[in-house]
Amino acid sequence: MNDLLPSAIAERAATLSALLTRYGHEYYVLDAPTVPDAEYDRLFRELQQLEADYPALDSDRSPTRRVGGAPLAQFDSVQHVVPMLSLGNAFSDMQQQDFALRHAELLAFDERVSRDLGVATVAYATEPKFDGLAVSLLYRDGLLVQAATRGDGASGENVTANIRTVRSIPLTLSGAPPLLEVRGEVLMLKQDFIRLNEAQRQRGDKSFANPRNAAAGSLRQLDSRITAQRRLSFFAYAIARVEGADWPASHAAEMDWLATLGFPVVAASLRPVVHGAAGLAGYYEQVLAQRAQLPFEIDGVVYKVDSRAQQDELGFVSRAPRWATAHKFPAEEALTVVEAIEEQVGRTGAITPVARLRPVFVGGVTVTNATLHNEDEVLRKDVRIGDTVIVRRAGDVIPEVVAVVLSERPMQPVAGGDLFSISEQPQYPAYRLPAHCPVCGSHVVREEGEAIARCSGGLVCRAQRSQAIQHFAGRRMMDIDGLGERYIEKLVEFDYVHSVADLYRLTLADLLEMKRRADEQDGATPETVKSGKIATKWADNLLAAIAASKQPPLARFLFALGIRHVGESTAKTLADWLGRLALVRSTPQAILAALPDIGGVVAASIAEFFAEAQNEQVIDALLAAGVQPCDEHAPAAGLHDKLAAANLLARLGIPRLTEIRAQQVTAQLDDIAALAALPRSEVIQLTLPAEVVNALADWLDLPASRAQLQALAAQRSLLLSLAPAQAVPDAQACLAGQTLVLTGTLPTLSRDQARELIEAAGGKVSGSVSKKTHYVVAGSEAGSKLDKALALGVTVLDEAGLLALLARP
DNA sequence: AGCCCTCGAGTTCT
DNA sequence: CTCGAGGGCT
Repeated sequence: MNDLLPSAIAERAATLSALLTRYGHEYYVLDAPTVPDAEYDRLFRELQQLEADYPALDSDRSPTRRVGGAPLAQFDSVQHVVPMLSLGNAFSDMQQQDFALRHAELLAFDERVSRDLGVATVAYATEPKFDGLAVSLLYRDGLLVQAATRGDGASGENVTANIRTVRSIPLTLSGAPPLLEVRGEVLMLKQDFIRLNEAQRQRGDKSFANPRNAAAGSLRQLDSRITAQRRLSFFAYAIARVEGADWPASHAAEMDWLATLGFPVVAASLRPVVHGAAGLAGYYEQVLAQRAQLPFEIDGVVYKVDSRAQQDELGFVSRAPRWATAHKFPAEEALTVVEAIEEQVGRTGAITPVARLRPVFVGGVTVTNATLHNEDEVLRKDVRIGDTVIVRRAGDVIPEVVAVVLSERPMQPVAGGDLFSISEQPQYPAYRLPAHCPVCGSHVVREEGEAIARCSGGLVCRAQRSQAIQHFAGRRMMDIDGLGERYIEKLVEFDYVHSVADLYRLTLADLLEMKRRADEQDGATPETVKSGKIATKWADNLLAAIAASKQPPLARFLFALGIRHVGESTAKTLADWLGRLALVRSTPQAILAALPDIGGVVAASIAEFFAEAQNEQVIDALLAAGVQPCDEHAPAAGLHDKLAAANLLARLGIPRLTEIRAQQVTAQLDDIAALAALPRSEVIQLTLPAEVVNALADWLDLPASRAQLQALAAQRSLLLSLAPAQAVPDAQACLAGQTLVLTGTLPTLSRDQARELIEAAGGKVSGSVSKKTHYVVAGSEAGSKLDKALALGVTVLDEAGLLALLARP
């Protein structure tokens, strides 16, 4: 070791550093090396040796840092000063889109932009949409000081050590401003990906599914020395922040500047500036045709209004800039063979045919199963065993059989009546749904006019039993953590659990025994003392989770029961209006049907469920085991007017009251004194059909309800607030009467958190966008719902917009 | 009777 | 996410 640093040594090190940086740039960025690899390696080793001999030389800007350093314990989190947004996608994701249709959508996009800008022809900067990972690189005084992944857009992971190993990313910049933050994509070139997978295979390591996964896996390595061995590439595509220099006046100029500073940017021929819709269409077609030949994978192209002044004029709509959009290529399709068609039995007994496919690689993953939805769907597409089919990953993820390639159908000769006419017939007949449940053998019933066939076995069917329990334990129902699919199936199979109530009778011994039998059955290794301890811990945790689930909100409990047609929303309606489990159990069908959004079919299903002795027993057993639904909407929850009024009316015994009817009632309650004098049957007939009146007459105690009616007179303002036109503004309920739809991933809030906030403000969260939707809250990776919102002209918010809305008085 | 809006239910792979 | 179907309004 030598602490002294002779100036000659320092000079030599600086020279080597500069040479290596230049050669590296020529090789990795310009793709035009001027020296042989051996020369580079020699200089590199010389510098490494110097740095080893003279620790004072050690510096983050040294090219030797490219080989990686000591592994990290974990990645730190980095807040993005400028959020990393993702681009909107203004184009429908239709598959059989032909040129004309694509062109029409481009026309609409271009028209909107040129209208908003008030110019005849807009100049667009274009670029391919890389299929990699977005990162943000921060340079201070020309030195790379921090690199972060996109993360959720608001904050990401600090991957500086890994990024330093990416050869084409400059560690130092010449002529750079004091502060520069650059955005770009880290990816793996196709050739590097193939080479990596060969190496992985030779070493017996797992190979990567696609270049994107390989790049992601490499970048998220805690050991940067491993990252250094993977050949990652980088392309810069934007500047996020700059201080001490002028921001270029156009996107094209920005890209040129980045190239001058030493950043790799995509070849100029792949990022032309084009004009108008025709220019965009021409670029799209050009890149689509070139796609397979490109050295890296892309999933579409990006259009950006070139002029910065025009970008500023257009501004941002919610999460996405209005001056840039992505245009994705159609989903990739692949051919494979149907090896079998099997049936799955769902929670409600629904029998779903599933195609078992010869594994095929499509859209980045290997697909082996694809749902065929129902019998009609199979027949419509005429999918048969042995068929060659076109498969794609629809929308986002779910594999779909697009069509059968009929010419590839396996045929067999048919013995005709005479020898001279030789004919063929398909080897397999058209698909028929089995007449008996593949799990329990019960009859399969398909109701008239229904698309779905069901196993009639009910809870006799093991598949239905185990899925009923899975549903019950689910996160949005009783939320029993640690009760996975595998163990539920075993608990049911070995008969430890026959109904959901049995969960609460499980003992530690039961669980351990079940686990032992399950492992045995799967041919697992013999138990060691250590795994015995782990098993005990698992069982303890599970028992604790079961115990912790004993006081669910009523709505969740009702949802958990798995009553047909009663989902999350209907369960909430029941809980809101009826308030107590005992009341839900005893409410006659006609009254159920009078609740909002509950009609004949749903009411019948609910009434049937509670009329079934077996279900009654299970509920009684749950109560006996200590399960006690609590009312989620107790006063503590901060009831706003609407809920208070609804509860009041429910207690009054007028369960059905849509908002329209509320207005009618309000109008007629003007003369409350006259109303109180009316005979019972007439009061109720104001709002309800005769059938409901009769049910009410049996159900309600008249004197009590008359007293409540009078109490209602004092509360008249509550009733008024039911009518949207007269909604009383309320600080607590600033979203009262508003419908919002969530899509994509929000930067900081989870979907559930966002929903809770909206509901606490009196808003409603719906699953689908329509003209009645007030706001769509879009995060990153938003899908078709955002497209629909844009198409319908619904206001789109990002998370910040939502929070601003909630904060508004 | 027909239309539009919601809700429920099913689904794939990592 | 998508489809099917229930519910409610015109």
